[in-house]
Amino acid sequence: MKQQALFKALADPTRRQILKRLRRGSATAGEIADDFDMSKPSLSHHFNVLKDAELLRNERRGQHIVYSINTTVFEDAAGLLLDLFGSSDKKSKRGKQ
Amino acid sequence: MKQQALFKALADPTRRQILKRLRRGSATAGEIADDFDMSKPSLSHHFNVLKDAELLRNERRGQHIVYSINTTVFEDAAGLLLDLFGSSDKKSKRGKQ
DNA sequence: CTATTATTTAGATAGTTGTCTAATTATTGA
DNA sequence: TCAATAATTAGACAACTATCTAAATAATAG
Repeated sequence: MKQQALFKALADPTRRQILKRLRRGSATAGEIADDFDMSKPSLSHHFNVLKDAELLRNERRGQHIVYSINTTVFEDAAGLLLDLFGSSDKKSKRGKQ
Repeated sequence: MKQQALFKALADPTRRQILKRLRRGSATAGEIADDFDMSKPSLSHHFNVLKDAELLRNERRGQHIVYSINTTVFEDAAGLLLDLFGSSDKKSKRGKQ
């Protein structure tokens, strides 16, 4: 898990909206783009950032590329929060920060 | 709660380290600075970002300024994660995003 | 009051990020 | 194969951020 990539990915409001959109179900790049007032290349950039954090997965389906959320990272994120705020020895997963 | 400020504050590794440092207990700006290989003005900047996110509180005590973590924000952060990833109607606290 | 210590604010700068348009790659239908 | 559609990559640019040094503010000790 890439901690820095995860926090960075979540720091942008457009990317958080993309995640929310994807919670309603997988969608192609174009479908997502329809919901945003932003150029497709800009969104593509955000997809890359989210993918780098492993928050998204994508799969080509014919002409389209389908994006879907990777909810297993949610546990990672929760763990990171615990590591920042929680009671010290909750999960002794405290390697490099 | 300022959602954007919170995510932004957590996106920087130095700031996350500051939070971890403060989990061990409150500390003055100077004490914190001793643990970091960075100028005091730079750290002061990070304190401000963390304060803006309400992750820290500070209190002048004589010559010193004592910083302490505000753990109540932890619940806010957890709620935001749920809002991004969790099952839709976990907490119907979904105002503006 | 003045000197000292603690911290912040101001101002500058290099690096990063989010956005755009234009060009490129990939896939499919005819 | 060619044209059309879907999406990405490339390149440019303005805005933002993290960092630094120097200067300013605040509190205390003598």
